[in-house]
Amino acid sequence: MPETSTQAPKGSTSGRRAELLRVAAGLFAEKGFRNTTVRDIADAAGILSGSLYHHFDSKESMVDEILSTFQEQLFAQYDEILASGEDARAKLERAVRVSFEAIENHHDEVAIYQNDADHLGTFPRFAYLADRNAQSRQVWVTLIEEGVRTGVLRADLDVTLTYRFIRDTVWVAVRWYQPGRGLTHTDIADQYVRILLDGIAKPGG
Amino acid sequence: MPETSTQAPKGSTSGRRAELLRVAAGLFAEKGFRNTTVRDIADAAGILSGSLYHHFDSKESMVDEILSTFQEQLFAQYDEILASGEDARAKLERAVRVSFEAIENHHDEVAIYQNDADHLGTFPRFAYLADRNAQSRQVWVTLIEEGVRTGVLRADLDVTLTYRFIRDTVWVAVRWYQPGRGLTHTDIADQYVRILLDGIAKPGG
DNA sequence: CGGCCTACCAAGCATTTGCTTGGTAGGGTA
DNA sequence: TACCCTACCAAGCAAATGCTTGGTAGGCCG
Repeated sequence: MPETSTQAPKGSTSGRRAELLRVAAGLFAEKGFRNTTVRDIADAAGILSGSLYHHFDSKESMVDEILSTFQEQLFAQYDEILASGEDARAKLERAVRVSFEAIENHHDEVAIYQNDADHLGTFPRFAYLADRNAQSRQVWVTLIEEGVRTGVLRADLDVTLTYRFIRDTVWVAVRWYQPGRGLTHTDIADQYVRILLDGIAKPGG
Repeated sequence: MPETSTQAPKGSTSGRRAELLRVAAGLFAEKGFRNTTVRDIADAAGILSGSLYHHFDSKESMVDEILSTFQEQLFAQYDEILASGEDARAKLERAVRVSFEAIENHHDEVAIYQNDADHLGTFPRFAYLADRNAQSRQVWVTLIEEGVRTGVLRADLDVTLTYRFIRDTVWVAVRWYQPGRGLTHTDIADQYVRILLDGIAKPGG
């Protein structure tokens, strides 16, 4: 039956579709996008690999949907912080906390982004990943510069370098943090903010 | 001619062999181990894929040699630091600097380790990766605990968490640092040590 | 000159991979 | 009852992948 019906509703909860996406996200996060086969996904879902193509038209479509949905939510939160009237230090702290929350609530998506965004970004279809990356840089740099300007951050900071440190050090936690085990994401965010702002050295030590 | 001659000298500079390893390391670092094919390596070296098997008996052998050689050098340096008579703060600083030097001088090896060690570690052949990982943890935890004990570091630090932060934040720089472009690794190490020890907040800000 | 070694080629094999094709079973709806 | 929709199966294809096999060209050494 060629050329007849299109995909299932892209919108949201086709139920089954959403579950297949969750299964795929778990595998992508664990083994990487390219090292996860459509048969892996199908096996985990209890169907045959060909049956996946009733719901999605390619493996790429699956990551695409997973990543773009996640990014939308995340950046909505960043935008909200930027628009708030708080001071730079409070905004920076909130941005850090929002990121750790994302690691808690969207672990797989963050892991996929950290591991595969570079590679996926080379395809036209995923050009938005580079855009989002630039947007994220803009958020952090804006906050750091505001902090320096208003005197809550050191004046001798290399802004770009500081941005990279914060970005990497926050997101890389997805490698070892497992929701529900050990410290909560709020505990970790607390400690991280403390170290980032005041360092690990004993004052006057 | 089955069962006749073995591999080329595993020792060191067979010249050609060493160059093939460098080529392979570059590709592994750039695209990941599993996403680099033996044909990719052969193409980059200007030979046919089958010819690689004159020098190495498998793709795995190549990463194995690349990683184990690198790890040996790195941990020799850590051991030297631990054995030195300096105080905890100086030792911590030196450990950080040694790591950034490794990113400078062994960029590909560090990248491969960061990206593929988890996956490779699941094979018995690469069990030493887990050992080295534990050893590394021991180095950092020892230094941090000594720092807390001797009063140069805050007493309220979560040692394990601090270890993870330092480990991740140092090594993740391999993702964006390119030797010979922008800041030198010493500059970066300087800034990093400063942020790590004293934070980014303006004292009394 | 004869034997051996290093470094490679040419061809191909078995397996894995993403995806396609034609079909079926069950449920809802008119 | 007739029709359609969702969700799947069964079978397989073309390409890519790691690795094997038998062979060749050139250099060195006695």
